[in-house]
Amino acid sequence: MEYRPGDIEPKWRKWWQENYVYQVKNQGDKPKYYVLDMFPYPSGAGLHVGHPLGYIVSDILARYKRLQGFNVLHPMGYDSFGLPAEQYAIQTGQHPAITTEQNIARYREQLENIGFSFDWSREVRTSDPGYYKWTQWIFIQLFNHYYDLEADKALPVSALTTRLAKTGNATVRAVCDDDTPIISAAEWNGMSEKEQQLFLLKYRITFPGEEYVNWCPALGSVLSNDEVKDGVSERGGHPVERKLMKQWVMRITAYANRLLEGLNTIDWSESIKEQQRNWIGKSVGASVKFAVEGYENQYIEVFTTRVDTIFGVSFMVLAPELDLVKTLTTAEQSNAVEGYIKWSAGRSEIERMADTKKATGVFTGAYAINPANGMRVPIWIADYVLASYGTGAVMAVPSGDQRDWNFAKEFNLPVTPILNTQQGLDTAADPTKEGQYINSGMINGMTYAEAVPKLIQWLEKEGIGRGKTQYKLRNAVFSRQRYWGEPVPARWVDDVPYVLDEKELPLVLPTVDKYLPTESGEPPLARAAGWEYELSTMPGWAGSSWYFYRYMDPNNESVFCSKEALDYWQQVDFYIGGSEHAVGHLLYSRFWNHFLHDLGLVPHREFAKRLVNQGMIQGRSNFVYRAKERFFEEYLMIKVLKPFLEEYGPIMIGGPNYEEEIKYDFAFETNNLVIEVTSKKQLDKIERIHTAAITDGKRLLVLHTEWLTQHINEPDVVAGRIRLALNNKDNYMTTEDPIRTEQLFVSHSLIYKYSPESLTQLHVDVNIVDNDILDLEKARKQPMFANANFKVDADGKFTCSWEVEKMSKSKFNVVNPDDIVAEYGADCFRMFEMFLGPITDAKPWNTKGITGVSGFLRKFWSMFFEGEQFRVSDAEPTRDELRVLHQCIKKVTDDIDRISMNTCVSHFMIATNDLRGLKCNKRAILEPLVVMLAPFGPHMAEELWHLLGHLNSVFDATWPQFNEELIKTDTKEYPIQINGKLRATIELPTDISATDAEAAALALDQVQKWLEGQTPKKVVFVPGRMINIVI
RNA sequence: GCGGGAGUGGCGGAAUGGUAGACGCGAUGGUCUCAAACACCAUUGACUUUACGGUCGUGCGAGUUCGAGUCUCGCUUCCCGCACCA
Repeated sequence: MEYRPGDIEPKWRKWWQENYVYQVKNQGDKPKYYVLDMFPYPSGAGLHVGHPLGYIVSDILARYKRLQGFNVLHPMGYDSFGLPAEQYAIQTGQHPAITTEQNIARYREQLENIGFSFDWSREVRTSDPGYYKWTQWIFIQLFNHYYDLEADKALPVSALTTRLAKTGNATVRAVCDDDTPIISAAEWNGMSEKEQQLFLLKYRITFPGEEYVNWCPALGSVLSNDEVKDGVSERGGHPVERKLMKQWVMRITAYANRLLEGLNTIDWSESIKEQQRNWIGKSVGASVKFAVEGYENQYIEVFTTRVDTIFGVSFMVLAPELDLVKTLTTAEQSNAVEGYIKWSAGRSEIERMADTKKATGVFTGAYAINPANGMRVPIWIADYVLASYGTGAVMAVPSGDQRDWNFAKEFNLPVTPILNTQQGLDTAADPTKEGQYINSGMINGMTYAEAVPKLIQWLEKEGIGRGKTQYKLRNAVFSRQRYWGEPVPARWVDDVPYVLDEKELPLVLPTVDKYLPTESGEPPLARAAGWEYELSTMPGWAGSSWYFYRYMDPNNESVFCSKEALDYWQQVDFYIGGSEHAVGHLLYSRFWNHFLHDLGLVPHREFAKRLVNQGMIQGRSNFVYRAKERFFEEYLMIKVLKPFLEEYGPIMIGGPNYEEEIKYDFAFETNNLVIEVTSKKQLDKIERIHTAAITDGKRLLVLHTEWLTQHINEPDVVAGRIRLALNNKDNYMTTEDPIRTEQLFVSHSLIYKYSPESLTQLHVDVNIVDNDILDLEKARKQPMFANANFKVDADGKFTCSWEVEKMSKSKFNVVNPDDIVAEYGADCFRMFEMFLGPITDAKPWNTKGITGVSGFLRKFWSMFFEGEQFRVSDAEPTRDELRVLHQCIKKVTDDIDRISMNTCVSHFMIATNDLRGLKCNKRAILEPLVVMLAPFGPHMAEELWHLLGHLNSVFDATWPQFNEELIKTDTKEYPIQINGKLRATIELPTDISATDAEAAALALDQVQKWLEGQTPKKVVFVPGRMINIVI
């Protein structure tokens, strides 16, 4: 019987749903396994073929684990707050909830179509008040906790206030703002309620703070660091400015070290871990105070990772934004300094990053004293020093640091060598740590390893410095000046923020008349009548930072996730998604998770044990070429007029370079004829040429490009028209057939004949292109090709060129999985995506090989049929048949475990080819294969499983057990190598002894030929592998 | 500049240090068909040879080993990430 996925697949999807096949309980005697996909944002564009790649992998794994006897949690939901829906709302006035709902419906439909085993009863949406109630609840917990460095975890703020009341904060070791003063108990107790609350904000894990933020005017919102790429917004590519704003901030820096250390405990892809390490940016070094000449208590504190180079300091550099700059600048320098500050503030991030080579800066007029050697060094300002990193000041060591070296050269500052191994200081800095110190006082003659501890010890003893660890990671801005996000559950009383009581949650997003900021520039929530709460909303990452717990217990109204559910599911066993979330979602989720773990609310410090990144599926764009007027001229010359040369004599050719001298496109001496090629719409031009022809006494033929387009595949017709003109006496002729075409497209296979300027390259919808050949029938239905004609090649084909680009609507290269499913079936689509290659690799979408997978499925199916009859034999399988089966069990089981899905598909193909060769239709062989195929092609497997007589789902079957004995053979074809090169093969018993094997190998003619009578130096025999004879 | 990953036929890609190129696509020849599509069979790394066979071959160059796509060192190209981070 023919395999018809179109009939089988919808049937089983319905059956699975009606029988709740994928519903999972939070209990059971089976071991648990949690497979999670990254939360999709339901965009209006729907899914393209790249999105399901990871979902297919997780679906295969989920089904496989289930067949292996696990209770598998495999949920799906939506990260449904976000910018695009709001942008759309601004344009159309439609509430984002409505468009989001529509987009979700579309996503769901597309996901269903691929046959995933999601437990939809657990679906969650971040924009649902029942969900964001708990996002808000977590926010309140963050507000109510501070990070205690002694406990090395978050503790309640109430514990802090108790301590403050008793002993002040001198003994409190906690993460807090840099400017937190030391206060006594008396001072604390003497504070007003407002003063106390403001003081506590310096400790809370989330707090409103004045921060330099990435302000994006085009989006009307701030962006977090991970949302900014190369100085522009990641979404939309709008310019971003640095701006000081009052914002809710998450004190993620408190967790910097734990987030870093935690990476060593999880099985995540190396690239993600590396990106996170990079983002956290831990530097171990020292902090050193430099006194300022002429000031009593003014110090410049710097952070350095090379404290050993302190004797090489020849100047200091401050970031221009620092307040200290104004204090230090001398009267003579104040104009220059102010000018520089103004200039550098006006520079955009992009400009700053663009010229990192050229050093700019200004001397402040002030001097600092190097504490190590008492030397007086000038203090400069320069924008190569960042205000946001460390203290915003550096000790410049031009001999060891290239940036300092560049600066020193630009401004003629001294370069002092400090190690006897430093070389080439005339041309560049040498950051070596080798050799012994010179010009370095107390550390002269020491090595790096000796000098660093010695210096730190000395600095600490003198009270001018200490060993310090610095992180690049900044606190995360949590406010967005937007509408479509979670309201922040806080209200302001007399400029002091108070979070809501748990009983007041959820704080539901109010309705507003417009989704734009108010005239006074306040966020959209200011438009809501009677809104007395915080006006900004939470960022996209709020809801997605804890969603994996909500799936465990999606409908709980009294707690974000019950303890029972958490105890049962624990953490995510397998997490898959794109690497674009490497430092956004994946770092913030880990942060929240560490916090929730500190509060004893979740069982593990890390929420996901294993993480795999799927590679991006890129688009394969197709291009067509549209003819310009120049094309028609070249075409006439090449295809039509050349053959006329002999018959009618010389032809003059016009061209863009000669337009002044030659008025006409072509001119014949014969009969005084000139030819002009132009669109019939160019009335002025035709008139001008006509007048010129009359003046010159020439006869004129005007060939309309529209007419040429119509006859482009019939050069004879065009030639006939020209011949007619050459042979008659009319003074003015035009092509005046009824014209149905306007534009001409030229097959890519032909364009090499024409100049590049004669054609325009345009994207064409890849869905009407097959193997780079344009389907002309489908094309004519598209607006782009209405009234168009196509110049086809000799085979009558119209070919397109192609390029690999990102898959996107604007490039017309989006392939909808629905189309592939409609043509080949969901099972084929799933297996084909897996067959493309290792899932971690990026690759362009190309359906070239899909027929191979499709053919495999049909072959697999046909093993169960004889003509129209389902026919499976109950006979005992042969050893050969069993060997094929068990070989396949072994390979597929191993390969799923290492997430090598492409080779799994190959193994199914091999088994199918082998079994068809053996004409096997035995139940004992085919039934286990059906079970193994089920995770990959669930619909076909379910159909065959039922045809095999089962009434339950194939997913309640058991994964077949591999039996080593059954793949053993009696003999083995051994390769015989001479000096490591294959020279012969020999069939030998599997259990042969080394001596016998060697003897048999040496006896071979081919071996004797190579030996030429010599005795081999050595014979290597690897049982079951090979024999190597060394001569 | 720093960090991570990768270079294998015409293409996608396989290969616990042990027969390189599995599987699939494409291509060529054939069977079936009025024909096409589908299906099926055979061949398919390069060079060489009538043939048996031989030589070369996993980016380049060395090394370790009986044996290297795989391990080590150096170079090179490409992709990704980070980047005045002191």
